[in-house]
Amino acid sequence: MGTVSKALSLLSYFSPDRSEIGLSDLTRLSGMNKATVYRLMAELQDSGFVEQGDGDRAYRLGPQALHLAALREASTPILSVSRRILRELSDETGETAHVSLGHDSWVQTLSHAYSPRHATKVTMEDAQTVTYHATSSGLAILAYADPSFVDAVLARPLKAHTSKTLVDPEVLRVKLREVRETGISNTLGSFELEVQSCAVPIFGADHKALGALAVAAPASRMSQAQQDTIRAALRRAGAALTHRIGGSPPSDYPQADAP
Amino acid sequence: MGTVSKALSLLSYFSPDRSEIGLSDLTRLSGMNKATVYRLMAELQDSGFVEQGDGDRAYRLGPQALHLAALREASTPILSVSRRILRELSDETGETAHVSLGHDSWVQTLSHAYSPRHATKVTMEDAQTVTYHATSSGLAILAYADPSFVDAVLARPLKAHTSKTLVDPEVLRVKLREVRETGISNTLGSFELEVQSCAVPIFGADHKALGALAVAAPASRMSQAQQDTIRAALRRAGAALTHRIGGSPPSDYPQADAP
DNA sequence: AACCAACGGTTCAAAAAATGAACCAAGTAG
DNA sequence: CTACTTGGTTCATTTTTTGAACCGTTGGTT
Repeated sequence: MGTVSKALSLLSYFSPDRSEIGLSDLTRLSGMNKATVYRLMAELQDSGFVEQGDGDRAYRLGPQALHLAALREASTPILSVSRRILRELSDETGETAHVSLGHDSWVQTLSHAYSPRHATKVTMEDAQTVTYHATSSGLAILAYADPSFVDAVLARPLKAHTSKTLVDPEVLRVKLREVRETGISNTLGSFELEVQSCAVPIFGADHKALGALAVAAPASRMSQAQQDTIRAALRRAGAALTHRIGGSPPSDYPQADAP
Repeated sequence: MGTVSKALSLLSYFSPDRSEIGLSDLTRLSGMNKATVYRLMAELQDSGFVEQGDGDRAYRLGPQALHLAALREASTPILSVSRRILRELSDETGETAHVSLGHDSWVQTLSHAYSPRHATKVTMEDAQTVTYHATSSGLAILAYADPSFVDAVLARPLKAHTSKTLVDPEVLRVKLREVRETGISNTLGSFELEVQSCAVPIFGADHKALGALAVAAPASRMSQAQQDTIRAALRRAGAALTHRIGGSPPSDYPQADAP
């Protein structure tokens, strides 16, 4: 592992719950030497990727993160475009809509929209990292990922988040085939009990899934009619988002006009 | 300059105009050895900060940028909060509003909002980098920055973007004192001719300016009444944004009830 | 006050990493 | 066919990183 990777891996210890980390904490978390962490963080700070608090000298993510994101958005405007789409999606379905990106070994939630229709709803946090195998978004992405990538994900130990989480690689492969038949993934209680979730993949210019658009609802509210509404809305929204970021689905992706 | 800084500096060659860069181009731009650039980019790619195109193998910024930004936003929601504030600001003034962040040696525009009121307006691009000395946003930030930082910025060669750009450090220091008296900076044609711009600083928890909120308008439309409207709106918007991101102005910052 | 632990930060010989000139292979324009 | 470009790779040399130990401060306990 090169020095650069080591430095960047330090950034991964930041999370919504842990937005500030001191030098000693970071040393413990990373298992690296304190001097090493110090120097690496100093370099990240010089580049604006982290900044230091004033009172305590804890590190937090710096403004350079926003700069890079703005730059990425200028060429692939997935965030700004998805915001409107999420709004519409949650209005239309009356449930929580969210968009996620697929990473090497996890899925990150990026943005979400709530509907005011119901008092009880599935709540989300942005910038969370979740697993591939236990979420509808993750399965939607996996279903349209490189086979070698699927192998890599399924080869790792798969955590059972709930009693309903699928953890058998072979069972998951069957599930992925099912997803490919409809173009929509569906999970019930596999990440959190009592939450049903549907997702469609978002495709990049290379016809591969780079993320997913999902709607999550309390299982108790998921009638067949509601399911149909959500799936239809998701199909439309997914196609729109894929198109707007300059992507295109693979030729075998089921069209919206399917039964 | 450490390896990490070198790697991260490669990211700075990306811009709105140049969202994809090939290995050879990057080698030329950075002046580093090709093998070095290759290895550094490979590491950045492993960490998800850049990704490679499929056809040509040009590099572009990766999804990790969005992840970091979402994380930063979770603790310091300057982007999401400013979006609404920019909207209101441009509605209220009928002109282009934008928010910028101060960096070590430049100012980056982050987000903007247009008003539909006039057909001619100042147009912007997000994620642009501009200079401190020639923009109202830059001056607003400098006026409330550490003296040592001001010295560093003014010690560099100052480019004259137009015939009206102030480039004399001493003249600029006088200008900064004027800004501190009112709490609002004002430029006329110093970055682009025929553009007048006003800006207020945004403060962090440390009472130092981390960015600025600005309104830019064609100089021809800038009556005294319009100026007053803009300055009042900016004052309110700046205070609101500073407050919403958990910051607070220094004790000597002029209050909104000033004449 | 004295003590102690934990904090951020620093030092320097030892160890590991980055470096860069040269080199492939593949594509392409003349 | 040749000449020149591209992305990618190799390996001896050099440069950087590394980590145990060490400072100076801070904040809590006895």
